[in-house]
Amino acid sequence: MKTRITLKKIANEFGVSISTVSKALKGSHEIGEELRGKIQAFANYYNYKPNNLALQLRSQKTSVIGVVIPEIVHHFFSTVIDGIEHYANNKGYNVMVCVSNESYEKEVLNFNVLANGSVDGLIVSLARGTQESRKYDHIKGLVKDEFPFVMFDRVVDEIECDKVIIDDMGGACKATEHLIETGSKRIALLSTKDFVSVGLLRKEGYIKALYQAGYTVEDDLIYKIDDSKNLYDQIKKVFESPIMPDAILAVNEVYAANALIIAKEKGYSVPEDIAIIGFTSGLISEFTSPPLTSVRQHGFLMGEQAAELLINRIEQKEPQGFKTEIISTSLKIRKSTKS
Amino acid sequence: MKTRITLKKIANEFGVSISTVSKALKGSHEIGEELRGKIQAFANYYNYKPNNLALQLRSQKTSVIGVVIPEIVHHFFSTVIDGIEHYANNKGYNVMVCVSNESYEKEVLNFNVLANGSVDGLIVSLARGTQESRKYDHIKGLVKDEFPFVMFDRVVDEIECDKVIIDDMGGACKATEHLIETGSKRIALLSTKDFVSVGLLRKEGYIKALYQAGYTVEDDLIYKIDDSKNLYDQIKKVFESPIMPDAILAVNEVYAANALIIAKEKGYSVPEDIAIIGFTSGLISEFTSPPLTSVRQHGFLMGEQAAELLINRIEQKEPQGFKTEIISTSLKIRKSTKS
DNA sequence: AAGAGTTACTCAAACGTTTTCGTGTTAGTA
DNA sequence: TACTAACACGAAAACGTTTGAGTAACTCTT
Repeated sequence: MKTRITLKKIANEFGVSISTVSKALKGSHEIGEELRGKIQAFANYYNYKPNNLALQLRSQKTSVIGVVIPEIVHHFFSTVIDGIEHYANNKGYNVMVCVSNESYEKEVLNFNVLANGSVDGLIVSLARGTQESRKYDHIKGLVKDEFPFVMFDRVVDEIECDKVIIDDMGGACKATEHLIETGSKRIALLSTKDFVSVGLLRKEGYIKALYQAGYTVEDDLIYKIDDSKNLYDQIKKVFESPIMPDAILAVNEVYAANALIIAKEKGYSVPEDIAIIGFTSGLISEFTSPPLTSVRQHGFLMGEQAAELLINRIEQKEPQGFKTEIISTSLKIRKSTKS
Repeated sequence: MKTRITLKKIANEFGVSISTVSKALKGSHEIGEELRGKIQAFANYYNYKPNNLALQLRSQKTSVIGVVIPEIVHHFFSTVIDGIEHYANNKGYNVMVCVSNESYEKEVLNFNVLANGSVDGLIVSLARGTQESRKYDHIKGLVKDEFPFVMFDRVVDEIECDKVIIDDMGGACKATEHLIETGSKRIALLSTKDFVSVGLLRKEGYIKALYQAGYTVEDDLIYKIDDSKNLYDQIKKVFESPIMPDAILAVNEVYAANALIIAKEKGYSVPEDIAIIGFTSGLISEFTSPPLTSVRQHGFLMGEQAAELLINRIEQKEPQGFKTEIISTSLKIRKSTKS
């Protein structure tokens, strides 16, 4: 690659000092009109653009915000990024995305790369590996130094920082209530392992709704799916229990869609024999047959809120207290539940 | 935010020079054992990490690669990013993602931010707005300066650089052939406006297969969908033509899934009355009913290849010629086509 | 004609590193 | 004793930029 043109080279070309060139390019009246014009024309011809690294080093500001997420091929997370991008760009920031791949080690690595001058702040959703191991020192170090830091979706109580969360409990509760209202008596829950914070919260919402309706919570009806194993086989077990459930609440779209497929394979009709609701942020639910009633998560809004919190934190003059924003869900009723 | 500790501060603390501290932290034997140990302990205690911007400015290398894509909430593009991330991380690079939102102006803006020292190279898929306007000066400038630059998927012939493309023509051709082999006589094509390069290529593949089979190409069977308008209404027209087609090839997953929904609404059975194939990289096709036969695009591989080309270009000693890698598709046969 | 003001520049520090070269002190050798 | 080598550290340049302070050479005023 040809080396880019710098102030120094232009200065040499004209036999003037670097500061003269800098000022000339900024249109300063300190520099004579003739020279100023010549320098500008020259710089323009050679397509001069100030080097970002130098600017950032000098100003101690990168105008970049870092995002660390567990996965990127995931409708919810990519929607959140979109929201972050949207808000950040409007405020003059760029976004640097890193993927932890659900691994604690990779997450720590990403932190080290990003939080050493490369970005002005960090927006993070925890890797499964991190939640599982409960090792948060890499985060606590940043928070202690008051590094601008926002967590979203997969957060953890013991870290004090700005947070944005989905109202997982409320969403699951509303969904469960809807199933109860439409006549379901035995509602199965397709959840994740308990260390995934959102899985746990959704389970609590499910339980809350059952309690409020006077239903008993049966552990047999709660299935903890392991994402690293075959989904189909695990979900099939729901349909092999001695007393079949008449409804399923799934904590994500793919679980719900799989449940729907299996139900139909087994000859059950949806929603008559079994109703299904999934949490979702993607498109799958719209195109299944019947389309799935689902708890919508509004990832874009979440991303915007996270970016807003972070940029406020970055640009704050006075220290401010930490906020937790809660994004409420909405229940999109389609055809996989009775009316 | 508390200011991070620097070499200078440590140097002051010990009353030594900055270079001494730098050497001590690197474990140099130039520095006496005792002092070296003390400095290391001190730095460690205050969690010293060298400032990336300073390192990058000095070494003239960022180890970051920039990616500019039209959308991020898009299964194909996020899969490509995943592939880029994967390869780049293995080679010690990080990834900075920017979204052009299909807009030419935003794309140019992203280029200006990224290609001024912030990244060592750029991987780009063109915005629709850019393809439509045919304004490529922002790219040509970079290429002229031999800035490491790779295009993928939405490329353009007149720019000479490394490229990675899907075998769109081959994929569409294979899909069309499959429809012909399974008895379809009137095959409709759901394509995009012609300025989208991949839409055009897929149309050519479709036409090629028809020619080879001795079919005539009927313009009435080619529908150019406008993404900015209502998809459902546009696709419905396919089913309102005087002579109904008996098969549909859609250039993406969402068109195909919509076609399937509409076909069923109109009382046609799939694949008996009408067979459907879509291009895809997402999950929708798996969960429709019947699941959609589709042309798989292998975005992850594409991302890996793009990253490989770029990093080779960045690290090249001798100038090399430009390469174009072609990622072949595979036809995943499901239930929306006859056997 | 001397002081003040303007014009058109240059200097140098600062951001945080790394690294080459230089230098003063001490110890060892002939 | 005088020369050399080893040791332990410092000085300064370099990456590219911005910016406040400094300085010549003018011009104007009275």
